[in-house]
Amino acid sequence: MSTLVAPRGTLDIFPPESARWQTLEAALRAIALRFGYGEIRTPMFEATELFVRGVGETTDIVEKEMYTFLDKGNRSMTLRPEWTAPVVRALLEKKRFGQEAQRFFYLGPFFRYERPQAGRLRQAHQFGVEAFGDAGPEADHEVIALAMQAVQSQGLTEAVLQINSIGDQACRPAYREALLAHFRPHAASLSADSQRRLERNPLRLLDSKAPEDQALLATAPTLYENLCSACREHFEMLCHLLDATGIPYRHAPHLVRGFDYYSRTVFEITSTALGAQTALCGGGRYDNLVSALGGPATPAVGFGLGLERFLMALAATHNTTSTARSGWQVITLGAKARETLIPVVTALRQIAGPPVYIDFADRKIVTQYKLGDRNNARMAIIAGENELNNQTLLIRDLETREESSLRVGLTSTQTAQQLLQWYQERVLSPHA
RNA sequence: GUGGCUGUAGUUCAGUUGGUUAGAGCGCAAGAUUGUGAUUCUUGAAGUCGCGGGUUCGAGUCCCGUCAGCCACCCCA
Repeated sequence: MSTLVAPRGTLDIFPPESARWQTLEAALRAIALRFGYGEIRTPMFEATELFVRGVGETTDIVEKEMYTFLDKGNRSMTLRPEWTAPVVRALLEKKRFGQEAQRFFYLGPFFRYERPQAGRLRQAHQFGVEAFGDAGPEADHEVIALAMQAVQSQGLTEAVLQINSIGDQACRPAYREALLAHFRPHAASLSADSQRRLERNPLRLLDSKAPEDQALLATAPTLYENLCSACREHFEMLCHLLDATGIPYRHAPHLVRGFDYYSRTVFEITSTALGAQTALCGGGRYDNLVSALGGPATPAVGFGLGLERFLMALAATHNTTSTARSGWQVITLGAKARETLIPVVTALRQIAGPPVYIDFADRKIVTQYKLGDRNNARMAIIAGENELNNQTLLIRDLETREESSLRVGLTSTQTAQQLLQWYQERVLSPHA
């Protein structure tokens, strides 16, 4: 083993795995565009201050999971651990708040210094969406519909949408007090983790998995019955819209989320295919973030969706679908044939056609056929002494094993055109 | 950050109570077949046994440390 290895919790992605990424990314972009969201790109690192103020000082992310470094100008920088704060910062900087609603999507890596395990990495990739300027539940619904379409369009049928409301500044403080009043007298019997949560972030008690907490949890005051009427109406309207559009969901009364900036709606799309991690997608409303970062009061809602987890869930639910053979394997026998075919290969690659593979190592014919299989090529073009003498090319369909001889033109461009036409007739539209 | 399990060819793994030159399947390469993909047969290449230290006459094997992977907690995408 070399001592030069990828950093802990990072992945190298090779073909054909990278093709699955491209397919997914293309599908996600297409859906976002269809919903009227435009792509935003922001730097991969930002001033540390942005995340401390945006995500919240006492969150796990800020306390222990950030990749923070000092640059040469002694500025504290952080590789983005999430993407909402950077988007808000960019819009703030360009003074793009205060007028019409704005919608963005993003796609790329994010970084968290965590201990890797199934479904958890230090560099992972996220597709996300942010909708600014709409206070009503229609925007919540739109964003959720987008996420659900992404999930369902890829055939992830076992993914489940969970939604909840965590209230706003009007009702959450009172609820927090009620929670404290409920748990404080029994603090000693809570799990060690929950005792810490009690002081730091009492809402987090709600989703504790510790068995010793469950009895107290069952009798705890619920978020829902403590919502103010505005929050409750918002939540009920969202449920109504989801019902009306046929989007299945579960009300998860104990769902809370890790970032400080959420208010009212929070949601997750969960899958059982992710090991101990369950969230494929997580998001919610953050009506106070823009103003907290110094901008005008601007309601907003969005989500982030983990691509590694998405692909993991896909792999777990799909039977490996073999992709159709495509393109040419050019098999040359001898240096002369190779020399003759290279202009043809070049011409084939200049016209927009299927992929063209060729091996230069002068391997024997058997091996070159095997290369064709490995490349998943559909057709083999064979050129040896016979073909050179007759001005022909032998073409073998690697799927049906049919062979045909093709008399070819004088120039490589003509030959390439002939080959492409031949391919189109037989492979792309065989019944035309 | 805490805990458990695991590190031996490209890969999946075997390797006896510590005992000479570390093995196999698959894959890869060459050939059998001077131009046809599966199968078969022959041959071959490929390993600082994760890394460092210790115990020992002797360590892949035992001990310590370290790094990495996997899994769970925590947390989240």
